[in-house]
Amino acid sequence: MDELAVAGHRVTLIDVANRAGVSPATVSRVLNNNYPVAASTRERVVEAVQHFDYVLNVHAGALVHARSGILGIVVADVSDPFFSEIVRGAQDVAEAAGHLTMICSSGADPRQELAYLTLLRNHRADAVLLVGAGSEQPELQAALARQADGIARQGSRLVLVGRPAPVGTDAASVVELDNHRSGALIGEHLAGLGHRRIRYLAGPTGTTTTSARLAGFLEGARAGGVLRSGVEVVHGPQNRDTGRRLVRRALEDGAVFSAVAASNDLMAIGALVALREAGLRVPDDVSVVGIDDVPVAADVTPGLSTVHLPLSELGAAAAELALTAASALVQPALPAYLVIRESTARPPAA
Amino acid sequence: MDELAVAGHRVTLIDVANRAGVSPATVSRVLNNNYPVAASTRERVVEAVQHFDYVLNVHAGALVHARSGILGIVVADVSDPFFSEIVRGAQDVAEAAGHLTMICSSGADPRQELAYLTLLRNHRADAVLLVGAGSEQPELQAALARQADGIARQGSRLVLVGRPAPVGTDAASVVELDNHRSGALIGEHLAGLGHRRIRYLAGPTGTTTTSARLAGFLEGARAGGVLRSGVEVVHGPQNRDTGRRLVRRALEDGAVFSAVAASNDLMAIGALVALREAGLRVPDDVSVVGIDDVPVAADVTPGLSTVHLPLSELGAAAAELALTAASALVQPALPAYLVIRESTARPPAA
DNA sequence: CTGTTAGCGCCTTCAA
DNA sequence: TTGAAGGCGCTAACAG
Repeated sequence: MDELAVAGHRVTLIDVANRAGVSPATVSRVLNNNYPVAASTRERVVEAVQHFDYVLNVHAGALVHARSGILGIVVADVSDPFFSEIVRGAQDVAEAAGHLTMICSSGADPRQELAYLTLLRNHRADAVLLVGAGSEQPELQAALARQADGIARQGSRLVLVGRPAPVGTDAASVVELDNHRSGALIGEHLAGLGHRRIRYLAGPTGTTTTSARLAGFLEGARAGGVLRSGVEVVHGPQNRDTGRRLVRRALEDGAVFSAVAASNDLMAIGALVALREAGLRVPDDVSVVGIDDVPVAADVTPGLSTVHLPLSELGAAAAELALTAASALVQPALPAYLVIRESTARPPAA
Repeated sequence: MDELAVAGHRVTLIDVANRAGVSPATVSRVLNNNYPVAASTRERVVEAVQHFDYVLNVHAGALVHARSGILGIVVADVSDPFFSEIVRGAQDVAEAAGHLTMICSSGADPRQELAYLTLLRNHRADAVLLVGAGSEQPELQAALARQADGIARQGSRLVLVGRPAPVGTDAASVVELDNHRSGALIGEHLAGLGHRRIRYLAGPTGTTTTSARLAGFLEGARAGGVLRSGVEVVHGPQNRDTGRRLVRRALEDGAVFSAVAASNDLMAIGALVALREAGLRVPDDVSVVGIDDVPVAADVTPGLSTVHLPLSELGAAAAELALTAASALVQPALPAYLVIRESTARPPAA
């Protein structure tokens, strides 16, 4: 018995080769199917492979090829539908290209984000997607630019998804998301309905997405006749509980507003909850609008008016770019458009 | 100039060692911080590392240690909140343990699932989590058992999350999810309210979760006085659109029922939509209940009555088990309990 | 505290 | 069509 597969011994290519009575090179050729091998030889090899239930060791191969078959994805939070939709789109493409995805959740912390980029570099990811809002702080931008260069030097590729390229490098590709226009769309929408006092629920300060959406909103609102003094901007993490808390507090403080514009759908849903808890009707008493059009937006009651963003397509486009593009590119934003459901209406007659 | 970092040349430990004027071993010790190194030496090494922006190659290390620092996770769909909550819990633990997660979406296809297990074996994942319903087909169960043995033979560990261990192996750990009881809870709840004609929206046939939840439901309902003939069971993929379609069709067919019991929340939400579209009120005309208590369940209107399952805790427990347990274990289910919101009530007086 | 020496498991010329 | 040999980049003894 040539039972090399006994407990303790790790079976390698050599074990398989010995059992099949061929050289390791031949086994490699059969397994990678990249070189002619006589049918009878191949058969013996296959038998031996099955006998040992042998699977190749990617690490050994990666050392030789300097390719790992890994697509790295860095998001703030996998369980946030904004990100999970993007991830889904990216994974479909990655899978089709024979890549496995390594997903990292940074908790929207830029330092954590940088740490994950290094980890992904350690793993020699063939490409890395960095998804969502980025910090506007110059040092952090510079650090990111450095990582981009490092990734490029490794022969790998960085793609920024929904955030602008950091200054100081041309090594990163970008797949844009039209945050400014999204903000403008909801600003115009509310202004057009006649709202003049609006509560804007912004994301964390100092991030690219927060700034772009807010700037767009203010422009859109002003174009529609809303005074700057008619917009009250409050900041916080872009989740449901924050949306709820910010609106509840506004209500407690006796703030007056006929509409809540949230910088994303989760905050808008939180706003819906807070308003309901306060006994206010949407949209009769207060209108609510979000951005993203995550799947739930259609299922809450009243259905949430929002801006549709092509999330899974965005992820797919990014993965495509990451895995195939020859050099750094900027892919313009796919179209964003307003989806009017039941949460917005004219303000109540004062 | 010792510019070894010129385009083309991949910088390695050796380059760093040369620049710092030390041996490769010393650089390794500094980088891994696992051995005493003189402060002055360390300083020179650090300088050289920064100079080259050098990052270790995990693959080389993995070859030596036979450890990769990877936790593999196989789910049906990352963008389904049931899975993404579990993933989040698992990731938190994995990160704390210094592991990166490799996430694979099988689309609920058992063959795809097996293929991913092999891929994860290729990558020498330190542990693998297989999450959610499994096939009941004997061949597939056997194939899974074989993979479990293979994984164990590699010195790695397989943890089944929310599905029973396949027969024919003792190499897999299990973190249970009380699917049977969850079904029973909603069965008893609807029966207790007085419902006698119920539409049960089951998952795909031939999967462990579908069977367990359905069996539990039938038992719970019967215990509460519902005749077997009072329950109509229909099957389909467990997503929102299927829930909507199944209920819409039932309505079109003139089926009579005062309650819809869905085998998960997404289907229940689909049911809510279909009922609303048909002009029926929930819970006045029809009650709706789900299972899982995904975050959205609280945000739809009316709030969805459901069974709370500790999803992120489940993921965390699984990762814990995967990364630390000495041998295969079975961890009993964390408690599941009914959450009564606004979607269930007594049936309308006939 | 630091250097030397073997590999880890596989792929890829180069010869035969 | 197959085998032999060197090396991918790093770490872990073992000396010194």
